[in-house]
Amino acid sequence: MPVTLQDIGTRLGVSVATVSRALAGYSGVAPATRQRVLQAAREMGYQPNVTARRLQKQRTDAIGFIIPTHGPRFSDPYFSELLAGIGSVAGQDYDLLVSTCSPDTPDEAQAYEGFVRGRRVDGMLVVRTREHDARIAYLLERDFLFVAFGRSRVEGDFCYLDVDGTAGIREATHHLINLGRRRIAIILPPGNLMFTHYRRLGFEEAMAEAGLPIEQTLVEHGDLTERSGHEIGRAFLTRDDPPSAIIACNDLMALGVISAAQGLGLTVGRDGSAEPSPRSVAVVGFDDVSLAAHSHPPLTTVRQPIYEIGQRVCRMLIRLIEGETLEERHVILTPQLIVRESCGAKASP
Amino acid sequence: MPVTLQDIGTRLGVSVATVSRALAGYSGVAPATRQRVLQAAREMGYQPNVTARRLQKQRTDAIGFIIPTHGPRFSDPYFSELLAGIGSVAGQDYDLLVSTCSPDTPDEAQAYEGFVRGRRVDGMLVVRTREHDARIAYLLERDFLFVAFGRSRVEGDFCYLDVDGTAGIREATHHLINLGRRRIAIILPPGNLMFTHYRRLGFEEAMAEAGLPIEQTLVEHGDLTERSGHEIGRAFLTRDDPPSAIIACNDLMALGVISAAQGLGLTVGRDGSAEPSPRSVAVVGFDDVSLAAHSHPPLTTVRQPIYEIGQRVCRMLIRLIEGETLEERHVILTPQLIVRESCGAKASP
DNA sequence: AACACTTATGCAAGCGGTTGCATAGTAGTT
DNA sequence: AACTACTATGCAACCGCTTGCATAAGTGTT
Repeated sequence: MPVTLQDIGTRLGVSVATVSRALAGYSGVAPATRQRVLQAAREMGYQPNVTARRLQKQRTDAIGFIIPTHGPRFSDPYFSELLAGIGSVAGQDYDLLVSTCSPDTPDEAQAYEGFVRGRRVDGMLVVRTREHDARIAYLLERDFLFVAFGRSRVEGDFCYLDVDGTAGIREATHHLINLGRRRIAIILPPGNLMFTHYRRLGFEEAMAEAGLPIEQTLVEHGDLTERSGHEIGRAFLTRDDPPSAIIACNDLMALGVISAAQGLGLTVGRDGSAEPSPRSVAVVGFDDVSLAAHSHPPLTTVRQPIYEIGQRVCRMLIRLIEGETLEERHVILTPQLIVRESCGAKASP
Repeated sequence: MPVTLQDIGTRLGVSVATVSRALAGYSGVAPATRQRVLQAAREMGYQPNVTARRLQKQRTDAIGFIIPTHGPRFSDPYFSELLAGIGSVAGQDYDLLVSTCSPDTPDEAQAYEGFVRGRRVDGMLVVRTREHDARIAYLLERDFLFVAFGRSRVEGDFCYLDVDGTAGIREATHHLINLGRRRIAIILPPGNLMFTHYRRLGFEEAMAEAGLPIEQTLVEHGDLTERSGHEIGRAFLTRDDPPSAIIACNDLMALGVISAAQGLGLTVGRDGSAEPSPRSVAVVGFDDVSLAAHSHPPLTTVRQPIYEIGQRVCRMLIRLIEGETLEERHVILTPQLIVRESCGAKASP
């Protein structure tokens, strides 16, 4: 049986109220009494009952995080890193309530309802935002605290942090163009995701600036898995007029493209020749998950600091929960192009 | 302001008790009353306050899951898949409380204490068990419900599910030997992990059966990251007497080995020649994360059904929480060797 | 010495449910 | 018609903690 305030009070001959106050560090408690309470609590191994405290305080000190997963075999290193970042900030002070759901399903709506209406959490973290995001609309309507990783077209103001995907892809595209690649294909994320829009924009801008046409048959949507990257990459590369470079909007798909290219006997990055040869293809990813640095060839990618993003988003939410006002309600981070070898900038050693 | 039982009671002119009973589906409520209550609850959008219920019922309907992570940049697809499996079973009925911690640290001990002593959860899921596992010892001592994925040497009986790593690695080793590989290196997980022991055993058994000596310099411990696989693989392959095959105890490390080998200009799997050539190396992994099928060459690996394991472990724990007795308190699953190309069994297409 | 003022503590309500027990009302039995 | 048995409902305690208000004791002032 766990120790309660009552137990401590009985043993010391004081009321629960005093024990509670002593433990909470209130001022109106005699130093001597406080010492005795602290001592007894330690000896008896007192641990507050969070449930009781929550009921009283009308706060859960918990954060909800519903991970959007497509299909059962979900294994995205991206989310584990994000989760680790979030967890590191939530720490001992906040519980992290995690759930997994297919995006845009009744299940998902229900999961959000459960968290919000059941008052299981004080605030939510929303990731992988969509153009018309029912989750955001719902939270906004319910006036429930949340912070999003990503923007949305949903009406209304909310706190978010996002990475400037437009700038990231623009830079990546520029880089490929500078390396002499002209026929550039892109594998976009699913069309309803908000970051798809921004990344497409970056691609279009860079191509336009270079005066290069965009061939619509070289623009495809994948589902962010390596399988999808593999399939689409293979389809691109087995055309009569294959692209000389492929941009994949996340690393997993980029890795799939690389393996497809290699499976076809192509060199990824630079082969022996000084100029881009038809037997080689440049590949660029997005994210910089830790696999990227250790693939063969190492993946050139647009780095977004996922772990730090998890931390920041969580920190923003906690601020909100604690009633502080955020100096920055909208944060845009500029991602950084990490040049490795898959783009052909450096020769493989 | 959320709707409470009181609100419904007031509106209908009945007591909270009746409302509570009607909603709970008790027998002692007049059908007409029940209907009115149900109706009102629906209209008013009643949602029970889980915290209040928890306090009363002395149950949290929550499950704790503390993910052991080494270092900040943690990004293991393995855990996301496990998490998805767990989440799919926990579903709407149980909250899933997730935390991340470095293994074998005071932090970790504190995290477990927080969950157990603060009665935040009804039971815990313990993964990546260690030979002398302080977590298990603690939970056992505290008599707290838990299910482990993996065995341990800790004194005392507990529920677990494990994959027979010995059989898995034995089969993988056999397979390599049958393919004519004799100098086989192995990259083991950290020494304190329980599954390291079993996998080493499988390796030793298979080598002994084939009458092959184990060279201690070809046995190394990695930390389960691709980086570690890359480094150790490279070290193996740049020796004067490199191994002709490398077994990595998880896919991430195997992927690292592949990229190291390719970086050195070696062929992974079978090259043109009929016999294993000195310019090729066979690589085998363990897990079968979804990346494995799409690497180049596709990774031969020992498959453990991670998603299903998550589901089963979670289902076991829920049984325990609901007071049912488990017919099987110790489950051992036999993993399956998935032969692809990295072992050289098939030629790359 | 009587007063006001501070300090330390206790009482009790309340957070939103659940549930044992009491009771009023109804139906069934003889 | 009187008694029993059952049904439907309410009362109130309780889960463990927090906190406003009251009170008792202690301190200082004139």
